[in-house]
Amino acid sequence: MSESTLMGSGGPATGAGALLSILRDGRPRTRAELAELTGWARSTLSLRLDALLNQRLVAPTDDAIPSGGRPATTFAFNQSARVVLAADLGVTHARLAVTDLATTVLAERSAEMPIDRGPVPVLTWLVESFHELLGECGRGIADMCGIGVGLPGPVEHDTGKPVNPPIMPGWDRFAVPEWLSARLGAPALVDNDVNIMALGEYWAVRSQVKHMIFVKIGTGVGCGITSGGRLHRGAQGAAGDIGHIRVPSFEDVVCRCGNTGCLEAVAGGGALAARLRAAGEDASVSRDVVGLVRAGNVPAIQAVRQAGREIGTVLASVVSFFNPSLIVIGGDLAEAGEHLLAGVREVVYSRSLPLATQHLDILASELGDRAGITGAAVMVLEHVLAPDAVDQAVMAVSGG
Amino acid sequence: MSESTLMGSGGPATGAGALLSILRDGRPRTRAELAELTGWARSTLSLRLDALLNQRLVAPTDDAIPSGGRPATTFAFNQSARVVLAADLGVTHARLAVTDLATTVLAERSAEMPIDRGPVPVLTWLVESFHELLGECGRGIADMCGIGVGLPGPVEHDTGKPVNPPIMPGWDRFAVPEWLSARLGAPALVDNDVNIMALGEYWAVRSQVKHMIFVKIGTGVGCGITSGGRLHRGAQGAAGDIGHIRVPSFEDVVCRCGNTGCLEAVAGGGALAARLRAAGEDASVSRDVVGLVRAGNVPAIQAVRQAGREIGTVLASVVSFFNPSLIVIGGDLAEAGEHLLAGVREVVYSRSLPLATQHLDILASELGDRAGITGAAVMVLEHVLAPDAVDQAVMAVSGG
DNA sequence: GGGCTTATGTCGACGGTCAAGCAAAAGCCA
DNA sequence: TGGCTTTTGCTTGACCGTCGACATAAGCCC
Repeated sequence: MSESTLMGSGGPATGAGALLSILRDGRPRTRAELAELTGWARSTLSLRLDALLNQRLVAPTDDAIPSGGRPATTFAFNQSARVVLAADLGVTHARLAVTDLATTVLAERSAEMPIDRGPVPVLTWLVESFHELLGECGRGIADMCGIGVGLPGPVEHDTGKPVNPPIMPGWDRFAVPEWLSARLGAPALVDNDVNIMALGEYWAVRSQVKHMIFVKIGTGVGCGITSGGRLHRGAQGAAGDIGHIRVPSFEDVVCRCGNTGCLEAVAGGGALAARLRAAGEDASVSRDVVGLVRAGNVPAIQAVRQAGREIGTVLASVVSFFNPSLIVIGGDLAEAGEHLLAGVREVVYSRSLPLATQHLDILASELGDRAGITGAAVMVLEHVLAPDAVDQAVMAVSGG
Repeated sequence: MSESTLMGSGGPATGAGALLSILRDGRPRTRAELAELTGWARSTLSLRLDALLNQRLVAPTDDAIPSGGRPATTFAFNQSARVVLAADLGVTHARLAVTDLATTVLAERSAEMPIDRGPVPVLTWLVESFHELLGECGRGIADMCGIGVGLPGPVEHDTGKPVNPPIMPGWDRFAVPEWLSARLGAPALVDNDVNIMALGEYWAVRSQVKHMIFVKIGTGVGCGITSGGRLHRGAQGAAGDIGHIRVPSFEDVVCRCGNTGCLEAVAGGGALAARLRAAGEDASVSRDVVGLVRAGNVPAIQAVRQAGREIGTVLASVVSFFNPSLIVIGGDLAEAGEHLLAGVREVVYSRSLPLATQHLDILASELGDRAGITGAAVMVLEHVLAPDAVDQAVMAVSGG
């Protein structure tokens, strides 16, 4: 019965979480500035600030601003108070990292790890590798506040379970978060790999952009969407599946999904490699296409640029529908330089209405192959550093 | 300086708004049930409830549940405590209404009113008509808590100003909300007409659906989008502009926007009327097409069904991208019965991936030509009955 | 009508927040 | 080095919101 008051919206509102969310931008501030920003009395502010200092989530900075009198100590978000475990699991390849609370990578690893070995072998390896990475950067498991994982297939984000994944045998409805939480002792969050890449890129531009589309062009084609600063996952978590939108004048091309004329079958990295191979070039996967382009191979360059145009056709429709202010192009094939982007821009800017394109940027991924792990970390941070969660954590220690 | 505490996140948190948002579903509840739902003590709950009773936003209901002892009085949201003024201004036609707090229409009017007469004449007429409608349903201007208006062009929702509207001469950057607020003494909110129709339809299904697309098929074609229960307006407020997406194999059809092959030029009501007229039928606007279809005119039926297919082609892409759980078809042309829907469904269900379509409904508008005024009312209610707004209103009265 | 059950209003107690005041700390400047 | 300015920490008293408990009200059932 005392619990019901704790659960209720009343309770001892610590408000430390609100304070932290102000400081999360990293800028150091004095007590006076913080009291002004929060509207609290200085005494109250000190109380809240002490709570965050106790948790080491905030730390005093060295720079004292000379003001004629006693210089005010400034306080800033302490990025290194905790660490986050982040993993981006692809079909054949895995990338994992330990990051701090501002998504800075502290230790990193990249390895071949086929997802089709099944959940238990892959996740066991993951836990082991995380322990090694923690050792590398000299942090203990006690410093770790959460785990974020991206998987190459549809994931029901609320439960973190893969649902009917086409290329992940044995993973269907496997309770990934529970499995990881039990072994690592912290909350685990799971989402689709394209979604977390979108989240990572969004993080980099969040102050300027609220509606963004991240397009991943690898073997296949998919995209992640942010609307109003939040990830749009759709009704079945299947939003962003643009790889199987039909593009005109390719009705004869058969896609692995069974339909014909899908964007992925026309402009995906796998399709490009197959087409170049048929023309006598040495290419089996999308990375090989990138290699050919970098080597100046003319058929490859032409193919990539044309792929950009086909993707641009679909994105032109998407821009009219969604009106984003930024499209980010990522994935393996995006590393083929400007050729792909040029093709995309060529079509999008000519096909959409001026109102929708006049302030639209189409850019290459800033984070490159780190977009996934960054996004996985962001996903954890949004959960762990949310005001309510911080309030609860503070209460659990002080009021316990 | 005492104001800073009022502005600050601290302040006297009345919480009456949170209580009202529970009761807004209309179901009557006892004090005990409400205390349970909010987690507050009964004494606190009575305090909050009294505040809402004073504002007449909540009223006791008659039905006392016999429980062996003293029967508990039940309380319910008082829909008729205030009224809302709602207007749906089209290019040539205007529809306005007075509604209660549950969007029930109390008085209604429909009239020819060309938008190109300019903002001052149109809005002056609007204010006058609102006063007459208020008289019709026996309510005074003091009962009115807000005004909602839909306009046939792009609107910057934050400021309520039309921006570069193609068909509203004189309205560009006109401060509609300020103009109306000054004359009617309540907050005014303005948005695009398609957005408010989407909001109206969303209101009807909000308990089951969070991601919805509302497609308006009239003279032109446009759509409104809800993501996670919130309207997605896009970066320039131009989201949903699907009328100018290019559809394949119509590259020779010229659109009024200057491009070719636009969906609107192929499947819009204006285009259908023109095509039927060229074939010797008597049709000049989209309503005439509906008339012909209802009369059993075979070319008109075929044209409408084919238009449904073309729209379906675009929606199939949109479904793959956005993964909504509901598509609602509205606008004049939607009243041509099942022919249009059949065409849309035919294409969407065959072109999109099963994961995205297995739980997708494609339905005709429930609200019909009342979608706009309902949505305008919803827009106002979301603003006026938001917890924070209710708290402020309660404080202003009780706390002087 | 009397006893029973349940609902509702009132009152004192508790705890969190604020404002003000004071002493100490920490640099600046003469 | 000593006075000045400004920040900071601490304490006190007051205020307000919330809670729990008690007393009262209101109908039901025998």
